[in-house]
Amino acid sequence: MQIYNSLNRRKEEFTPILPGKIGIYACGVTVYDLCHIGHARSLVVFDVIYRYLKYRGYEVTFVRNFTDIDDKIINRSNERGVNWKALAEQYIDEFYVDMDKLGLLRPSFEPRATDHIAEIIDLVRRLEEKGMAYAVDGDVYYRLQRFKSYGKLSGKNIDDLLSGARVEIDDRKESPLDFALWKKSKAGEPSWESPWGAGRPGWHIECSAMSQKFLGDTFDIHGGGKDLIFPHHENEIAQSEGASGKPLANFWIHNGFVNIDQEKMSKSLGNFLTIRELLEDCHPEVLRFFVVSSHYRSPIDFSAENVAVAAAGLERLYQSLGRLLQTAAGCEASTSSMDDKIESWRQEFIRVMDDDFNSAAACAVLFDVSKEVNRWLDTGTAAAPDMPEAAGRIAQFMREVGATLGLLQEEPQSFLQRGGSDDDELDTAAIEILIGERNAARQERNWAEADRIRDLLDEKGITLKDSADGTQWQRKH
RNA sequence: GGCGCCAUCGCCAAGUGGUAAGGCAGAGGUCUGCAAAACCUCCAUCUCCGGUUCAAAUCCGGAUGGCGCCUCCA
Repeated sequence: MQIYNSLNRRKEEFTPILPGKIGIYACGVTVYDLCHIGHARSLVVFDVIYRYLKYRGYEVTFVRNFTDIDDKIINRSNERGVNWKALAEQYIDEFYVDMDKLGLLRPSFEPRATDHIAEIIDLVRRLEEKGMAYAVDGDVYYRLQRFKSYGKLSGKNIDDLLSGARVEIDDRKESPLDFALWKKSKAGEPSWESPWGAGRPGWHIECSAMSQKFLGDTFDIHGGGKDLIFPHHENEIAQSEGASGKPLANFWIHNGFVNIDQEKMSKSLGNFLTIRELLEDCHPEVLRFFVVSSHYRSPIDFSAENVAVAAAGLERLYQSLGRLLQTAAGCEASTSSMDDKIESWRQEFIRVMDDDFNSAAACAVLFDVSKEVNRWLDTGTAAAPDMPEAAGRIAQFMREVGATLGLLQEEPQSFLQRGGSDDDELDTAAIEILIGERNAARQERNWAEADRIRDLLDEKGITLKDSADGTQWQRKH
């Protein structure tokens, strides 16, 4: 398997430290607000990587943390006059609501910073003992000059950083680049007892402490959004490697950004879109498909048009899956005349996903399957003597591949009829009644009336499909 | 100022040395009362300029145009 390693800026052959086992740590969210679609992309990307590694037979230990203590949480809780802990808990709950809608698998461990204060203190103390950290008035800073390979992940060097430093000057620090490992707490702020007095962890130290606890000094993959490369991941490396003297992670994976209408998503631009808002009129699986349709390292541009493209593609896939399921009619065979074909698709899927998780190419495999299946189904029973068995096997395969991307697990009819939003004007019963009326009109060859009803439904986002078996309907996504 | 990334059909998007996957949209056709879905056919020489090579979208150099990081950020 080839994986692009941010550490060396090239694709490299991936070999796990322990055969058959993989340890992966992905930086999670700071819980002070609802998640936005940038989080959604990162979450989906690592969910797909997790699913795919398991699909390939690895025993995967996937760790994703919650940052539940930090400046932003404290500020927000002060603004709202609520307890910081309660605020964090609230947004962890909200996080799970979004996560479940997006169909994300739960990681093996989801550690929280505040549950690992002892480990954090221990790590800071070790750094201090090694002379890689120093305490000043209850704060503890990392002594950057002592870590010679600083900047290896982000491609920066200490001198450049020093000359272009925009960091505020703090006389108590030996170097402006030194960063806080432990912060003395001000009155009224959450704090924990430590050898340096009452305080709380700095931003980066929790990940070093928790990854070490769950995955050891050196593990296989560390990931997160591109924006975390500097300074977060760089500092994690300094902390962990400074303490252990061993590499933190063999592979570093970073996903690209999400833009909105070709602009960087940011609060100041006012184009921030939360997952919650988006899901009001976008089916969660469409969002997922949108993410999976691009390579994880490319930037993606979020726009109504691009989401519509994703929706149309997903509909096509579900359309084929629906036809297969219908043809199979519940038949669950263990072999069929199409098995060789299925195996060749499977191999192609694995080939492209083994190449740096090329999910966009994997989607193309699904479209190939869809194309061939439709063609095959159109030719009728002449195509294969064991049509139901073969159809069932192909459907199974689509679900198998779909599952590793987190797609195609819904019943096709329910996906196609659900549409994009939750507040559809017409309920199922009303639609069925109108279809009944239209079919009565069609019986009388009253095409004008039949078309009037169809147009009316069309305006409400309902599309009709007449067939020998009756009239089917779908909602547009 | 420092570091780095990207530029493929109207839109989305693969392809990393051998002569351009796929989806959406569009055109024509089959099917249909008409549609929808599906199928068939058609629809790009890869921003530009040099270079390396028998051969380049793919490698090198340059230009232009986007973008990111260097401060909290997925």
